[in-house]
Amino acid sequence: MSDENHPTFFFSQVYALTRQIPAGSVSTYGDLARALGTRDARRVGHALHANKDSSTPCHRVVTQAGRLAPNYAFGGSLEQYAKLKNEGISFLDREHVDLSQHHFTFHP
DNA sequence: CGAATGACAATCT
DNA sequence: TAGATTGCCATTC
Repeated sequence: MSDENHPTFFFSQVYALTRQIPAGSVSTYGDLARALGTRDARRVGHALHANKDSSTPCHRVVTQAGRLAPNYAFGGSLEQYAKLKNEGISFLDREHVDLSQHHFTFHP
């Protein structure tokens, strides 16, 4: 009602949803964007990159193709790979997670 | 302050 | 099927 018009509000929602992804599952930029009522996955991506602090499990967010972020902010995609694997995520290769096993969505 | 770019994805042709 | 276009806007130059 008051802050929802503020641009950073959307930003905060991205972090909130990202934290709601259960361990052992991953989600995509597009799903988050659509969960917030928009198609602009770019904002979701920028939101996560803006979060230089490890406050958010941004490693659980990948592209629709299951590809890890090419410019992952903290430690690079190697960190993202390590964290995901630590949570039980299966990988097709070092840059692609197995969405067929772990694709979590906010839009049932 | 204006233009260009970007952790993307859906839709159209 | 693959390629090009559009949507959307925050951050950076």
